[in-house]
Amino acid sequence: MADRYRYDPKEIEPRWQRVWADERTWEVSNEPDGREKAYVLVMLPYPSGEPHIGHLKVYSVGDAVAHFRRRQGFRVLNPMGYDAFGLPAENHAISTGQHPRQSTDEAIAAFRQQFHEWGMSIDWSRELATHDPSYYRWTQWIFLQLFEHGLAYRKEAAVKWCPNDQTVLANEQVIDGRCERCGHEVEVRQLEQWFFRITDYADRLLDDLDTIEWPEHVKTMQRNWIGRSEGAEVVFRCEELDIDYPVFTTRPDTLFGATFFVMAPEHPDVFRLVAGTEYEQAAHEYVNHALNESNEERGAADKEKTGVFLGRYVVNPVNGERLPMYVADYVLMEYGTGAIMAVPAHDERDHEFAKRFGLPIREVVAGGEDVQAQAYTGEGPLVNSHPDFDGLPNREALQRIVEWLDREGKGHASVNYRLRDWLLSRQRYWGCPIPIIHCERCGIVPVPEEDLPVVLPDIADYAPKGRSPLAAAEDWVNVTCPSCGGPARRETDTMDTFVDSSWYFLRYTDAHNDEAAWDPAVVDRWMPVDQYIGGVEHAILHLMYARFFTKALADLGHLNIQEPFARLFTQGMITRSGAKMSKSRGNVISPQSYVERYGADTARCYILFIGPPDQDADWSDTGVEGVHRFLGRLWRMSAEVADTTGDEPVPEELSADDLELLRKAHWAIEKVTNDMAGRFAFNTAIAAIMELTNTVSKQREEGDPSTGALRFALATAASLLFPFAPHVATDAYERLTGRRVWEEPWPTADHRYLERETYELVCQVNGKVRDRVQAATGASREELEALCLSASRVRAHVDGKDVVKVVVVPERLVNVVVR
RNA sequence: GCGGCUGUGGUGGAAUUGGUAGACACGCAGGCUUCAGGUGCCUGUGGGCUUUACGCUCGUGGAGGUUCGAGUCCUCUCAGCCGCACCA
Repeated sequence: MADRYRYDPKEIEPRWQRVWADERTWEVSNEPDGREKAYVLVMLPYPSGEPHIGHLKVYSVGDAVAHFRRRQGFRVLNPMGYDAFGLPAENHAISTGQHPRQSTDEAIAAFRQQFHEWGMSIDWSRELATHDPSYYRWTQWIFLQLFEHGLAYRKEAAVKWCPNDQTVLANEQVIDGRCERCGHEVEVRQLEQWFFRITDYADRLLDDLDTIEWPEHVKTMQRNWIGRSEGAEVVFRCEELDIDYPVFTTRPDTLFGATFFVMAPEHPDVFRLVAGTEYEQAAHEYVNHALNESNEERGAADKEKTGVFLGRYVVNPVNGERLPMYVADYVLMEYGTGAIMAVPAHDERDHEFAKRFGLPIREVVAGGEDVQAQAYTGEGPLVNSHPDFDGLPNREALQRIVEWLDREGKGHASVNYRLRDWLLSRQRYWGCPIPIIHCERCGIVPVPEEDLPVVLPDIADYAPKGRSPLAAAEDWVNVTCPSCGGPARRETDTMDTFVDSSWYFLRYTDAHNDEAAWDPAVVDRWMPVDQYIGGVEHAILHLMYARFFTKALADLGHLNIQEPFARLFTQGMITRSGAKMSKSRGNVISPQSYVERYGADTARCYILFIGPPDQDADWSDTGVEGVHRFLGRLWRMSAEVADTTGDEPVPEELSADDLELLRKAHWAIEKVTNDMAGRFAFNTAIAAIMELTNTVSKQREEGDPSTGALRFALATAASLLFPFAPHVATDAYERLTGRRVWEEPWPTADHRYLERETYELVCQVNGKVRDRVQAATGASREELEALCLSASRVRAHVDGKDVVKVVVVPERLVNVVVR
């Protein structure tokens, strides 16, 4: 056959990409035009090297949603930007001497070009990069807003320090005691750092999860991370030293079962308690040992309990008992008050410790088997406690005991969170400068708003030295105090890159605003993001921080929403031979190699066809070829039909072959629409278009359909395919109809073609399919029953037996129950 | 340990509320086209059994249960993945 009908993505794709770029097809105005808005957002990429296969997947999903919504009549915002600050670019600079800005800008150029080559329908007029002063000027402005309202503060704290990257880390960036970035073991250091007061928002971050449509597992991860525990704070008094020690407990009902008291090794009072006593040396040795132990060693769950007696006692406020005090590393300074009451009968850790140190174990909640042998953590009535509470179910006793503590001034109901404040300062170069000036006289002084941005200066040496490399930029560091005019120094720490990405979705709405971070009226028109799409790896960090920023900015009057992302979709990973792609495994596949070989349409379509997009999927080279063949078949048939037939309409009088084509076409419209609207079932949507294409192919070979019906079926296939493979779909559609498919409304199924006069009635005997017969749509139950019973293969299984029951499901099946 | 997810042919997966298990695709086998390879197209393809009938039977990790009917619901259990984890 002539070359004319060879599917050539290398010709088709650039041709349409040029049209979209020249006509700025995907740009959208901020001015309302009567259409409802839809903000479709894919998490912005971190530009490093070239896009990988995960980028192809996530942007293919986002683009399909954007196209679908546009053609459904929505005004769609689908922007793109780059999360451009961060350690990889800086580490690259340290090893090569190349300025991080240069390597970052090169990566951005590569990303931008590939997104174009993939045919993504992005509104490029709103493109942003977080390392651009016109962007981070407003990151600094937000920092100052939070600072001025007490939500950003500086304090000395025991922080996680990565000795390799020479920087502090957020709690969230420490995985199993190791640096998330480089994997090096993390140390604890006492340093003065900047924090955001995210803990103030713990309850709202928790409660508002109920208001958003997110995958349950992501919500669960956030709930666990916030880690809200309800209980009571109870005060234990050390009478010898006249000090009160409050503890947090979720089980105040077990207060009468407390038999000892434990402090964390980091607790500031440990040394004071033992000072000058015979226990001093042992306590010091123990604490030093515990603090030198790595987090990993200390955190091992199966590790034996250790600790030492401090020679002191505290008084249990509920019964006046004197409890011996210990220091033990199973108590954590960073949770609760750094000290606990120990109830070995009803807490496994305390039980283990008590066994090891021969401490008494007193049952106060009945229901366990033998608390001497094993802690009982279940429910039950109180025993061995106090006549006022004994016999009460422990839940009820808990309430009553807390009320009693409150009346006596010995405690009160309390809530504790696992969530810590967000440590945002980094002693690194390639980040957004913190707009603060330290003045000897005035202390911490914010940079005046009109002086923003504080531009990141160029420096010669990026290597980390335990303080920010920026400190070396003397000209930049030394300034006059904006408050008193005296000598002062700039803050040299930079911000965690998660600060940059915690508000970028707001900037897209008003990306060129030089007067403000955004115009509140414009932001109102677009926010919240209707569909956010990205990887689960951001389930905690980015998604929690962005929610916190949104709430804080709303409280400060800059936003009118409480949640930034109304719906969230998290896509699964693409694996290769069942394993995560990595350079060390050597199983990395480059999306570009497939785009060059098969075209972007094939690569995009395959990645959506491979399986449900929220699940992990294994890349298969032969699978790609299957999709390529399908696209080629659809294009070739469209081109041939367009060239060899006239512009005939679908005829009034339909032949049986025409009817089959129209039915399949309308069935596919219905199927694809439902698969895209209700869930992101792109794989079954594409399968439906394949079925339609196969039907067309079969009709052309074997049937005698009218050219009108043929054109309609093919144009429908192209139209439905457009969100997944925009170039080939556009080209095929234009050949068939002379029109541009993206300007066409999304097709709607004509239900007349979906309803049939007859259908295949499944005939079962005892739940087993025995026959299938044609039944008239709308036939009565009696008719269906008779039809089934008269079927020959049904009779073979029914004759000679008693019919016990007949179940009729109209439009589906009849089940005859025999004995 | 706690929480979440997944388990279906040789492979990826389909089956939206309990109602024909295996759509669609890959792979494989056979055929057509071709000097040949490739491309393209057609046919077949869960296992077993036999009387080869489009017939029976088994079959959705395993074992029970509910139901006329279970991949789908319930109970128990196994395997794998992810998150959190000495959080009081």
